[in-house]
Amino acid sequence: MTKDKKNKPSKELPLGFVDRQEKELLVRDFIISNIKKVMIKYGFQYLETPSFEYTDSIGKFLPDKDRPDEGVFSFQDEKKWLSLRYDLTAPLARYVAKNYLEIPKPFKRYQLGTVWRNEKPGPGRFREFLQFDADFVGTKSLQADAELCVMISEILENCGLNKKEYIIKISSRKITEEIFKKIKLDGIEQKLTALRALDKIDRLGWSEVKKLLGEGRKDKSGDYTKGANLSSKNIDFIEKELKNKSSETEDLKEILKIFSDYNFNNFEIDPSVIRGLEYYTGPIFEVSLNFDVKNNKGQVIQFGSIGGGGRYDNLVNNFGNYDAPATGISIGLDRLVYALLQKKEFKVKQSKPIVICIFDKNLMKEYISLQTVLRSADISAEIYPGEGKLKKQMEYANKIKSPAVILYGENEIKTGKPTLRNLVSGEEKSIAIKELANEIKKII
RNA sequence: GCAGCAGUAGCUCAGCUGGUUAGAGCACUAGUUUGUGGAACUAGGGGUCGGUGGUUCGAAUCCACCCUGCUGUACCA
Repeated sequence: MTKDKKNKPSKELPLGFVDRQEKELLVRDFIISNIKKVMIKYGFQYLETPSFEYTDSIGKFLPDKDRPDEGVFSFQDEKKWLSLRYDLTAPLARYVAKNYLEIPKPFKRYQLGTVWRNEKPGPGRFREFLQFDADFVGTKSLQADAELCVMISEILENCGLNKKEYIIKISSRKITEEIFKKIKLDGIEQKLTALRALDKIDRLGWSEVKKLLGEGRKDKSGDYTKGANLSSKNIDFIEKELKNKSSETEDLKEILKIFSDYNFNNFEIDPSVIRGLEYYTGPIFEVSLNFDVKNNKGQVIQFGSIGGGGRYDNLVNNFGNYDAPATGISIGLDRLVYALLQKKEFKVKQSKPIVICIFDKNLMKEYISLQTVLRSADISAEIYPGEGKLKKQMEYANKIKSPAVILYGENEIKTGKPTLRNLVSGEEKSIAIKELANEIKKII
């Protein structure tokens, strides 16, 4: 060991990247298995696209800088820029444009994949995370939009959430468009600022949002955000419109009708749902949780939504001549995992190995045969994978939360019956080898 | 990016009106028990007190800058 710390590699991780441990991975696997079941039931195709895409495929809008690093991780390869994908929707649009003639129309596909964002991380929010995405491409039918909401709801309930713990919020871009038209708001920058402000109603409340629609707002830390500079008359008008006439647009009316045909009611119309700014063209939805989420210091934090989506009728068209209206939804799996782990009653069963202790290396053949007996019976089992005294072996078994150890030493050899020690109760039993598997199944 | 707060052992933190070899609990290692874990006791390892520079006879402690983290905010195509 060298004492020179300065010349050692760093054991720290890059900002926003994390090691994920078994506890959360098991929850994630559980969610994924539910997703797959539901996707098959709903008739979606499974697709995988690569992590990297050409930068111009994933963003038509990258600022023309030397290096396209606004929000994405990129590098230059033989003069072409490559980027790690930041979502699964843009790659889908690219895939559809590339394979348009072969795929069924409409095309229903789902995808699970890691995405990367070069943004500020937060609790349950990383720069590398797993996303689930399901889309209908090539249909204008709002049946598709409605079914996505029903489907997400089924997935969440299979994951153990009840109707009070989550809600699908829906809205339509058309609501705000109509309002803006009425107050003759047409400056693009001003529109965007106003949309961003409205997006924050559920978090900040109307009084703060009105400041953002007007001159600006100072937040808790004393930081100041410039507003959209609308007149107070227009601000009041927007508030009135959004509060009263929220479900007036035709597309939302139709979706509501379909929801009722499905007997689906765990949704609410919420015009403050804005979601991103560029490509959505119609109905938009957001999945939000109704219980408090805390950070590791126990403070309740602004968790935000765990996913959402909407209709984007022009995205595929960006790649060429094919016109493929589409709608889709995605879920941030790691955020869902983070939230589910906070529910006390939530537990995923995991089986830890029975540890076969080593008394004498010359008996290894016996230990291997015991191990084979258990493994053949589909019981997780291992011979203690190290060296050392029995005490050390017991400590190991305890540490990995093994349900039991098997002791097979001098005393047991004489009778041919191993001792099974239950590590939860501390109870020990002498058991014939052919009974061992059955006996263990009783305690795991 | 902007703002506020914070960085002392693997973890949680004490020490901070500047002053001998920097502490505690938990964790870790070894032993009390060379065939028995989760309890107890004993002993031990582990820190250039986030970094760099400054003030001073003397800095974990005071000052400046930088880095990192947390929270809020912005952005999230």
